[in-house]
Amino acid sequence: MAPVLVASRNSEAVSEAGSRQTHWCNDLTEIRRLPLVRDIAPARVNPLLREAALRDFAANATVVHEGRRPEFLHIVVEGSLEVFASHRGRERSLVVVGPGQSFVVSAVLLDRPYLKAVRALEPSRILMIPAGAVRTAFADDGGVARALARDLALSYRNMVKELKNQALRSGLERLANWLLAQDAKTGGTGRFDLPFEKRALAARLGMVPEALSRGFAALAAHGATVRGASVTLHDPEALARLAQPCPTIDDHDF
Amino acid sequence: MAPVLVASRNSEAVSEAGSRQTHWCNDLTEIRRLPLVRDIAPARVNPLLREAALRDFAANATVVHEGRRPEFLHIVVEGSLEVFASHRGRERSLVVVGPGQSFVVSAVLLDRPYLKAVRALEPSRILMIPAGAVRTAFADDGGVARALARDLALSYRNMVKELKNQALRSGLERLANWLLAQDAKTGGTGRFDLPFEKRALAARLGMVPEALSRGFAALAAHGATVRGASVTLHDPEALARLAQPCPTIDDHDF
DNA sequence: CCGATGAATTGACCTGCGTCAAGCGTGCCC
DNA sequence: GGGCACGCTTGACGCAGGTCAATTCATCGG
Repeated sequence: MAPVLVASRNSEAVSEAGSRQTHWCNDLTEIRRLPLVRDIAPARVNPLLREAALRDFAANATVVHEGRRPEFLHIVVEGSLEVFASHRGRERSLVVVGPGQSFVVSAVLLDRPYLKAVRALEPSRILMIPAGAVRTAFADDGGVARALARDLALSYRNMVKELKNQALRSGLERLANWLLAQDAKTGGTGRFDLPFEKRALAARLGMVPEALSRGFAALAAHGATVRGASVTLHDPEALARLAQPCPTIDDHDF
Repeated sequence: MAPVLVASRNSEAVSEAGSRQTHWCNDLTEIRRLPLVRDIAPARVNPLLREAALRDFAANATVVHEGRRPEFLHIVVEGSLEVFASHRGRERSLVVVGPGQSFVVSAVLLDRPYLKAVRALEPSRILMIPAGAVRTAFADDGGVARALARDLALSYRNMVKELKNQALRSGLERLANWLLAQDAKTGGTGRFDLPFEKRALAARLGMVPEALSRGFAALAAHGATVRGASVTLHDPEALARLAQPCPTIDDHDF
């Protein structure tokens, strides 16, 4: 029997979060390919998926609130979201999660309040599995426990890398490294377009839009120029000398 | 048959790290009470302990090096150690681990290089379990997988709290919060002695010794004074108004 | 008691980066 | 075309916190 994804009935929570619902999922094959899901035996994952919901969130919608009790395990299917923490007015972006990545796994496993909040950076689709079902499967099945442990370990390392990036590099260095990575991702031609607004890029790099602007200006002396959204790296070596990319920070599967 | 802890034979690694060895363990009961260990069934934990070693490290000795492949899972038995990352001369303390806490679990599980280094802040004793044995037990036994997952989840949350403390508070606020926590830990009398050198406290709070000095000076206006190693909080409310302690940062089992 | 070593303090200075506020540019709608 | 809104840029400024250097304090061996 094929598992069916059902939508959450909690309509006021849904509207509050600015999200729309998807009442079932047409391409379960895509879901099954998600990293956490594909590591769990089909016999185990089907009942979990039967209880899960797929939900769409608008850009800027808050998906989880700091301090609340976990109700769902979240896995990003499409889009990207910002994990951030705030305290006394200040706010800090911790990490950006994209398709295939999960979040709030540790809070769900331990059944303790969220320590951080998550908001959508763009319209995003998220697979949400009820926390209780996850904890039951974790307790009953070694395979689920292993899959969750692996996922936790990866998230942990991701977070450490992001933290090193933020704490050990200047804003200019973070920008330079991001440009190099983006160029590599788009074929290494030395020319590419920014995939989103500069304000969003600034947030992702943990700086204020003004700082990004000055950063781009400063990079002209290091072999990179920007006009509008189009970036040209006319001297990648010079840029790399400034950026000093490093596997223990930048390689996403190291 | 009682398990016996055997010492590592890797003598040059030992001298290099400035550590001394303990060839067997007299009080296995203490070991069995360690958080990670006590969550694993005795039948499973005994073979692991038989392969494990207990090692003493001198203050300032480096226990794990960034970039190296993991050889052991580490659990602190006594002392305290600083987990830190460095890059291009800069260095950043991430978290301080104490008795009962493990470290480098994620690297061991995934068999990937350490992302961070660890050094002893004071003479410390560490239980070291060979990485291969840990991975085997993880793969074979659901209970081990669950215990490791729980441990990972706790470490993750610890790290997030520490990160929020660092990123969202000023040096002065971190100091104020630490003083309040330390006072609570020593009975809430409003008077206590610093348990280690100020330079070590500064490192733990993520600041330079000079900044700590100025911090103490500034706290006189907020109900706290220091003379030598002895601290007096003569107005805890005023200090708390400045510190604004918060469970999602400061409560270690929230 | 003396000198020496290393910790702690204090002051002067600098830098990165956030804030505020004022100019630009481009697209859109009436 | 004339606005106007919004994103981006640029300049002036301030502050937290780091660096460097000089001074004081504390401990300890001779």
